[in-house]
Amino acid sequence: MTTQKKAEAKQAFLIEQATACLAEKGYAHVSLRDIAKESGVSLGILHYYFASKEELLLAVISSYKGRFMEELEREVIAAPSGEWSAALARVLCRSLQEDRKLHRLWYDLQVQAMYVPAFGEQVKVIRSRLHQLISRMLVRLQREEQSSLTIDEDSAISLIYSAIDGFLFQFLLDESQKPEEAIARFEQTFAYLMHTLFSSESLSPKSR
Amino acid sequence: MTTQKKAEAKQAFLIEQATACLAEKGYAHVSLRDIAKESGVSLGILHYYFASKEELLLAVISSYKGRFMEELEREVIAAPSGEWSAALARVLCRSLQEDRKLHRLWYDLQVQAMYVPAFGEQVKVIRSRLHQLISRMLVRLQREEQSSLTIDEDSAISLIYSAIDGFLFQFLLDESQKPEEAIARFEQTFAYLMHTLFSSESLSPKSR
DNA sequence: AGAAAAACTGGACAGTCGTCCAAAAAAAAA
DNA sequence: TTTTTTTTTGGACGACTGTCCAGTTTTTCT
Repeated sequence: MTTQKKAEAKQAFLIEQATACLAEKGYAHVSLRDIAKESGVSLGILHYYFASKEELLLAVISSYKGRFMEELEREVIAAPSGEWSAALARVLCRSLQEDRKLHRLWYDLQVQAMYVPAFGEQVKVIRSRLHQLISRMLVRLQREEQSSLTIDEDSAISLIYSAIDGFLFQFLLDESQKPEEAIARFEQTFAYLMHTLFSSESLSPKSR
Repeated sequence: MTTQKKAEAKQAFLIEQATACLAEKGYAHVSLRDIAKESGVSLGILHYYFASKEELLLAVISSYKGRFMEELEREVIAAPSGEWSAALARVLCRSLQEDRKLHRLWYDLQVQAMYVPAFGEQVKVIRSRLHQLISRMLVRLQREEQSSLTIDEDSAISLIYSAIDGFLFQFLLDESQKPEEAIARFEQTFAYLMHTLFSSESLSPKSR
């Protein structure tokens, strides 16, 4: 049984290295030889542990967001009542600084999923997990403030998700490369965004 | 002079064909041979009119959004006072249906711009044009409703832009492939998004 | 008409790609 | 130890890539 464990460990190692390589060069420009060289193994090894390039990349997609998503869920759910918005901002900020290239990869893979159907399903899994996180926050907010939505919950979740996601995407696109200023600006604007989304959107009794 | 005009015309034709090919296969999987075959010309012609693949792709980026952007600016600016939000939704809806693959390509190119610096500048040009459009709408809204922003204007523009952009991105990612239902849902949710952004965001005198 | 320039062709070129495999090396089992 | 089994290697294979060019055809000009 040690043999199987060892195989899985090596597989996990290769996935990790492939993720780093992919985050550095992007899907369009990465090759199996890059990954092999970066991992310090020969080319044939990759085909020994993964039947094809596509299988390796699928393994990357379904595993590389694990740590981040777990941290996100843990931090946000564990945050005190009115402060999970700030908690969310804090986690995002830290992660955007430390793992910027990983987040860039996330959008790269999402785009590729629009062309390669096999990627689409794996991406869908992660996105639905993020949707669930937002859903949980929404439910909690409604319970705490006894408010009701003016649109159906699915639309609200989809809206909040896309607003946050779009905001992160724009942040990554700005290669201002001034960490201090950009991050500060991100934190401020993000707080405002969350405030806007979760105050007017969830309880506004306005017309229309 | 006819010679130069003809050359430019053919160049434009090749760019158009390349755009279609790129929209179909995506940046990562398109080749010059694909483009040549689709255009009905030989491979050498591409190198005759464009020094390199990168130069051709740059020409694609800087030209393919032209028509859409002009239509957008025309429709939105020409819309009656309180209805430009609906006008925006209408244009986006129609374009999302007819030129879905072109919009998919737009996100593909934005992502590639994060890896290839040469693309970054061209993408930046288009994005700043879209920002200007939003800026114009914001200014108009402030004048009409005599409201003031609670955050600086740049942040507001960036926020609105990313919200819309993220929303479009999520729409493209949903390959529900049910045009009627998905589009209807998009139109409804988009209207709500615009309402939220432009009412609570621009004039709310709330604290914080 | 002939001469000069532009447009176009088909293929060669040097690489790189993903895939695959026979054989060597290492590890585990006997 | 010897015998299996697992792991690893280095390279070969054909297909594909962007680039480039010696000719050929077409157009334009004198």
